[in-house]
Order: sequence, then C-alpha cells, then structure tokens
Amino acid sequence: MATRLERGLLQPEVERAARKLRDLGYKATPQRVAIVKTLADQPYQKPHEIRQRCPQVSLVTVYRTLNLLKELGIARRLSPGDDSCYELVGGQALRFVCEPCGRIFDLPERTSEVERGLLELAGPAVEVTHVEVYGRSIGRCEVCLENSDWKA
Amino acid sequence: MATRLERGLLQPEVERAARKLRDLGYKATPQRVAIVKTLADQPYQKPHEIRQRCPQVSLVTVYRTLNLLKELGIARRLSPGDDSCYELVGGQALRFVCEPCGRIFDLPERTSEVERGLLELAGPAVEVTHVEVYGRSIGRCEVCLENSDWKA
DNA sequence: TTGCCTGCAAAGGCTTTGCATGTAG
DNA sequence: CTACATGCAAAGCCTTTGCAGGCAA
Repeated sequence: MATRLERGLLQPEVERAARKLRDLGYKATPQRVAIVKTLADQPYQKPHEIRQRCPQVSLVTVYRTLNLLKELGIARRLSPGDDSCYELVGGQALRFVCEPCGRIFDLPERTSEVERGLLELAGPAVEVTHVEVYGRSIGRCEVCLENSDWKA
Repeated sequence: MATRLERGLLQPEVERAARKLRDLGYKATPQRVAIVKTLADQPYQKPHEIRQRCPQVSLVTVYRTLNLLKELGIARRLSPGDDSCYELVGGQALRFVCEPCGRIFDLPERTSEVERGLLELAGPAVEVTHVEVYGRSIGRCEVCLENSDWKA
C-alpha cells in the first residue's frame, strides 16, 4: 500500500495501471507501483536504471514486473540500441532512433497523417502500437546530441 | 578464397561487401564472405542461425564478424522481439513487427510517400535508414500467421 | 488462512575476451 | 612474410528460475 504522500504523487497513468493489475487478478504491490511510477516519470528505462530509481525493489522483481507489465499490455519493451528498455504503453508512439549513438528522440505528435499511411501499408487487420524510425544525423554523433532543435 | 562454384553464386551485394571490407583495410576471409552471403540470402537472421548455415565458421567468429559488419555499415542489427538479428544494409527498409508473435513482415515497396513524410518529421539533418512499425493483428497471434495475405 | 509476491542465490544463455595458431594480402 | 583473423576455452553480463519466507485479501 502506498503512503499518503506517494498517493498524492500518483499520476493518472499509474492509477490506471494499478487498477488494471487488480482487475486482472494481480496484486498492486508497492514494488509494482514503484516501477510503474518510475516508468510514468520517464520512458525508455533499462531494468538496471529502474532498479536504481527503486532501491527498495530487487532487480529480480524489476525483471519479473517488467515481464508481467509487458504481458498485460501495460508496458512495452523497446530495443533501440543493444540494450532493452521499457516504457508505459500509451505514451509517445512515434520516435526516432539515432543509430550511431542509440539515443531516442520523440517525434512531433502531429503524425496522424503518417500513421494513417503506415496503417494502410501494414494492412487492414492490424493495429499500430508504435513506430520507430532509424537513421543518423548527417554529421557526427555529437552533432545530433548538440543539435537537438528537431527533437521537439 | 571462395571456390569457383561459390564465386558463381555470389550476389552483387556480397561482392560489394567484400570490396568494402578490403577498401577499409579488412580481410575478406572465407568466413566473413560466408556470413555476408548468408545474410544476402535471407535477412533477419540470429547469430545462432547464421552459424547453422555456416558450419565451417565458429560462433565466436560469427559474433565478431557481425559486429564488424555493423560498425562498417554493411549490416545492421535489429531487435524486433527479445532476440537480436541482423540483415544487410540496403535491403527492405520498411517492415512490420507483429508484437504478439515477434514475426517480421516486409511492407510494400511503394512507400516513398510515407518515408518522405517520416523524413520530414525526423528533421532535415537526418538520414532515415529503416522504419519499424510495431503492432498486432486484430485477432490472435495465430491469425496473423495464417492470414498472411497482407504480407505482400 | 491461503495463495500470490518478493528476495536471495544459483543456474542459464547469449556475447565478449585472452591467447596461441592459422592465413589473407 | 607479417599483421590481422580465427578458434577454443573461459570469463562476463543480463535474465530467468527454484525455493523459503512474507504479505495482501
């Protein structure tokens, strides 16, 4: 059970995830809630990073929870670079991955047009959950780090 | 050195990769050529699968070669499911990943329109190498396996 | 109380590294 | 011939699993 202070900080997505857990017969334990909160606070986190932000949760539980959240459709697993990272479903669904540096950039929201086109291509019996555009900045890797104008 | 028979089967992309290796000061060894040929024959292969197709190459060399090809821009690493797999750069650049089953489907080539839109979104200083659309078929996982009409 | 959940320790699997030998250029 | 590449064995990491104790309902 979360403390009163913690409850005050809960974002809607966290409450939604907790409810979904309970509705599906799973317990919304403090560890699970903490992990969801971390993901709600920041996407694209690796298991190790999540564990750092949730010192009270063991790494084993982080892994087990992430797998559970993934199976239940609460979170999804990304593999942009060579590592695995996780984010809550429902967030940004279109992103750019810089291949040289592995960094992830959210692309502008105004993408319904493109997404509609992609959905057409993917076929009628398909529901698009997210899109990853891979590429590289024209310059060196440092360039895309500094030159983050096009990030937002 | 490849035998005459092997040379006869070499696709242009394989020769190109071998030349690129030599131009950059690396040796086009039989092992490396075999791996490139395997990738040219079929994309999205895991290290273990490549090794199976190249019994004369040790798994260690498969890993080292894949890393080299990746660094040189000859191949790229994908991580659609939970596994890593590789393909030659220059092939199909737009694909659909079925999240439930992890299968990869090439999307139709006629995508210049969509890709142009994506490039716009990604920003001017960016070169798009490939795009991955993640989603799920409306039905169960089996459905998307059977119902592969929209694959081509 | 009962069954699910957590944590520790250990196992498992994939990937990388050290070193001696082999070989492409 | 020489430097780079390969293969074996072993180490390293990340991730999963077995089991005993703990906690929510």
